[in-house]
This record gives sequence, structure tokens and C-alpha cells, in this order.
Amino acid sequence: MAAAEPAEACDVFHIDPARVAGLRGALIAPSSVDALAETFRALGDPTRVRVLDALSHGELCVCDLAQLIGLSQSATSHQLRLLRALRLVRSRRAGRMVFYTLDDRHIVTLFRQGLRHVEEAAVKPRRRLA
Amino acid sequence: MAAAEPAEACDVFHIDPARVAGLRGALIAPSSVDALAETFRALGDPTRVRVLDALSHGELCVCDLAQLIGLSQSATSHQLRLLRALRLVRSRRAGRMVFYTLDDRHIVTLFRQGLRHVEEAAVKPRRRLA
DNA sequence: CTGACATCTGAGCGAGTGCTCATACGTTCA
DNA sequence: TGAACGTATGAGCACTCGCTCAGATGTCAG
Repeated sequence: MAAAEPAEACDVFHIDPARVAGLRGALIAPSSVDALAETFRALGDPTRVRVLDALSHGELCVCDLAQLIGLSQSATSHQLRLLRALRLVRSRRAGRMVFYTLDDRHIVTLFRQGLRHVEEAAVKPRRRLA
Repeated sequence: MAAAEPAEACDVFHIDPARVAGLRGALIAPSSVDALAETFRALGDPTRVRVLDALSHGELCVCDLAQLIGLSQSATSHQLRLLRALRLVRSRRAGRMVFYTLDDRHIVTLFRQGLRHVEEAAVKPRRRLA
């Protein structure tokens, strides 16, 4: 456990070692970290936010969805495939059309919570990167 | 408003036009969409998830944080800069060291909500992309 | 001031992302 | 069966991301 690491950072911990040990155990498990990041990454694109937001109001076919958010049919289909793989949306075929719905209402909650953060952050002045 | 669009998708809406009109008004505003996506994108990376998760348990200096999550000091600093610009973390200098904290407890709520989705999705079998 | 330490920052590279274009697939209708 | 329609998919390209490396900045001890 205490093997020789790259030592890129300082050699020892500056805070209480006991607290560090406690922290190590309290951290989210690696597998959950990756799954969590994967989910958030899916929400981290304006196009997919629009897709999911539109679907949060009810079922839509690919064509209508594409027009609604101003995206090409192909691009919409590609995004839906990704969202479907992540189990964020679900598809249902009806004739030549395919209808999509949200597969998990948790997403709506995440959106609402995220919006709350965004709105609160909008009040304070945003810092610049450079 | 009803100008000639690229017409890449089908020419007309398939669902009730009235419902489409209602949908257009109910969608999240473009500026909010971008801000929301920007926030979620920040959470959509395993490294940043680890950083924020570690900080959710309390203040940490860059050095300790880097060691805790097994990342180089430089990479950690770069990520912290990004998170600071998004107002997700806040810094406090103490001598040569700089301590970081979460700047918004909403993030913790988002994590918890996200984990709930992840855990639920883990039960069902995941679909493949191809 | 000088050296040591903690952190920050810019440049640059390999990997990944989101779009378009062309085309294939599945369904309906004549 | 064949054409039309809605959707899905693969290839390719411009762009972005996250890391490392080298060096700058800021702080403290002697």
C-alpha cells in the first residue's frame, strides 16, 4: 500500500495522516466513479441536454425531435444511440417511426438540481480562466 | 419563425402541431442549456469526480489531494483551475499551501442523485453500443 | 538575497467527441 | 415487387480534452 510512488507531489501528507486514512475509505468506489462520470458526461453536451429536456415532456419520434431542437436527423439518431446505450432513453417502434422516451426519471431530478446550481452561480460574477 | 429550414428531416411534424408549439415554449432556455451542459461536463470526468468527492469530505491542499487521488500535482492544479472557474470549488491560501473546498453543496446532492441512477442502472443489463 | 518548497501556467501531444455525408436497413403502400 | 419514407450506421474530419513536461510565480527559512 505504502509503495514508492512517483513522488511528483510533496513527500508526505500535510494534514493529519489519520484523517487521510479515513478519507481513503470514505471515497466513492472506482467503479462507481467511472459510472458516475459516464452518466454526467452524457449530460455534459448542449445537444444532449436539449434532447433529454425535450423528451422530459413526453414521447417524441426522431424526426420531430430533430426539428424541435434544430439538429439533423443523422446527428439526432447518433445521439439517441448513445443515450440509449447509457439507458437514459428508451425506444419504441411504431410503423416506420421510432418513438423515444426518458428511461429514468432521475434525469429530470438531476436537471432541476443542476439548474438550481446554474441559477445560483449566475448571480455571482463568473471568474475567468486565464 | 416558420421559415424554410434545411428540411433534412421529414417535412412536417408527425405529432399534434399544437403540442409541438407547447413544447417549444416549455423547453429550457438556450443560455440555461449551455450553462447546464457546462456544469455537467465538469462532472463528466472520472478525475474531477474524484477531486470533488474528496473535497466533499472537507478542505484539502493541492498536494494532499493529488496524492489522495493518485494524480500528478500539475494535473491536479489544472483541474482545480477549471473547477474554480466554474465556481465548483474555492481556494484559500495558507502560507505556501493552498487549500480547496467545495463552493456549492448542490454538487454533493448531484453526486448522490447520480449515484442513485448509476446503482439502479447497474441492476439492469447494460446495452452495447454496436 | 538565496535556496527550498508548494503551487500555477503555457505548450504540445495522443485520444476522444460531435458533426456531416453517403448509404444501409426496416416498414408501408401501390 | 418496387418506390417512398423514417431511421440507423460507418467513415472521415475539425475540434476539444486531459495529461505531461518545463519553467514561472509566490512564500518562507537562513
